[in-house]
Amino acid sequence: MLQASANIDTSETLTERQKAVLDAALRLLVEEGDQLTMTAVARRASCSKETLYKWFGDRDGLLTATVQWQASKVRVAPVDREGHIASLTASLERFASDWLNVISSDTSIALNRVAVSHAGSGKDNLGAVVLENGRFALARRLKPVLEAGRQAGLLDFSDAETAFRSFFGLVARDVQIRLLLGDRLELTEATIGGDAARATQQFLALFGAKTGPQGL
Amino acid sequence: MLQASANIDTSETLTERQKAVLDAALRLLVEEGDQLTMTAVARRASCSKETLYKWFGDRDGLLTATVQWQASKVRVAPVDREGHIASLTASLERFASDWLNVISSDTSIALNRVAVSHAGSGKDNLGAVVLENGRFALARRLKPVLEAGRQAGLLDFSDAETAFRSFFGLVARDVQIRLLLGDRLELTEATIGGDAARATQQFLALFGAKTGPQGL
DNA sequence: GCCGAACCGTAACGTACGGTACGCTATGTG
DNA sequence: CACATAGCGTACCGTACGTTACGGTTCGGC
Repeated sequence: MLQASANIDTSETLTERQKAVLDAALRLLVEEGDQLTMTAVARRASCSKETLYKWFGDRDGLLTATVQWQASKVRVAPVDREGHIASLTASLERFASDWLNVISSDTSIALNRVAVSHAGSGKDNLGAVVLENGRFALARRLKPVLEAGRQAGLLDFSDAETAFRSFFGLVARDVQIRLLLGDRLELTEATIGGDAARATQQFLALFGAKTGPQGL
Repeated sequence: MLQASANIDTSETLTERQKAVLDAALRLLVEEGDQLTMTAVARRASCSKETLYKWFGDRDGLLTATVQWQASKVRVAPVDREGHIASLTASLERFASDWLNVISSDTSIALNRVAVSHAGSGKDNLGAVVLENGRFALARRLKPVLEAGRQAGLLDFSDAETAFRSFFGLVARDVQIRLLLGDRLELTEATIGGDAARATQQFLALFGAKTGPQGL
């Protein structure tokens, strides 16, 4: 049986067939939420329940493997580290836009829902996995950009974590919690772009180096 | 049977006994999360299951009534509307502090968890109730303060909703989602005060009227 | 061609829990 | 006192679903 961990890349140890099964489970998770049944997964994946139990141990194991499988699929594009303000602004807007697209996707909503549901009851591995591959992964990707901005004299902050969290708040605002709670909040390509630009300008107004406020 | 609605104040129509039962359900919800059973509620409240069904219809009705009952207990202190910057800053800090205290409370976390869990499956009344009495209620309370600040020439924004959402993001940042996902994030009285002050200063830096930046 | 392993499909088991029925007690009310 | 009503406790029913068991099929290795 496969073991669960918060940050192991399970995509290495999975066979193609297993990946296909997890993809089926993922689709089912998006469609039906947490109340997907082992029977439904087996039927959708055209495999036997016995195989599911042999591979993943129990229902929680299957859920965890599914969440990790989705997490392992999200891979990061490296960002340039040039020192001019245009590049920094573009990078920040890109991050903001990416993040808004992620948290508003059906997959993210479904995964966060099931992770939140399981977070209360003891074995809250799912919440840790989602956080690790969501918010914490974003922080790890963004912090080098912030640091580069500071090195280039474009940004001014004492703690990268604090700066990141403010950026995070300016970008996401109430979007994620409203979506998780079922609020119909349509985010189009246009509004996401606008929100990303607005959040970036606000962030630069707060953390931009004193030598030259960039509008807003 | 009681009817469910997003914004009816049910505290009027509930008997003392019913309130006691809902308090028991609420405590159980905080302790055990969504997997509380009707039997457990009946035992905790020292009432019969039949009474629960007669009063609340079914399990969803009980859950909804419980969430509404908690919502009805949160009542608001009016804020002063004087026009000086000290008063505005104090009000904003107060709101920020209150909000952080709310979203980090066990009760709020439990309620949001169960509402998120139910949001995927059709009858997502709970999510609407939580949003209505949480984030939307906060907006209704805060917007008059923002408008007053604008009238007094202390704030500058075109849309109160947009300004509110930025304030919301600066205050909450990643706190709520991390708590819902089970992250151990200790918020003490001191850190909440500091965060509230920081968020308020950031908000004033972004939306304060041009005539005099207030530090930061 | 034979063997064992892996796996599919499905039937069956056990249990937890939502929902219902019923007997009992207590408290009015004429 | 007779009666009705409200509500407690509990036994019970039906079902959904996690889990297991088992017969049948495919496939690689000898």
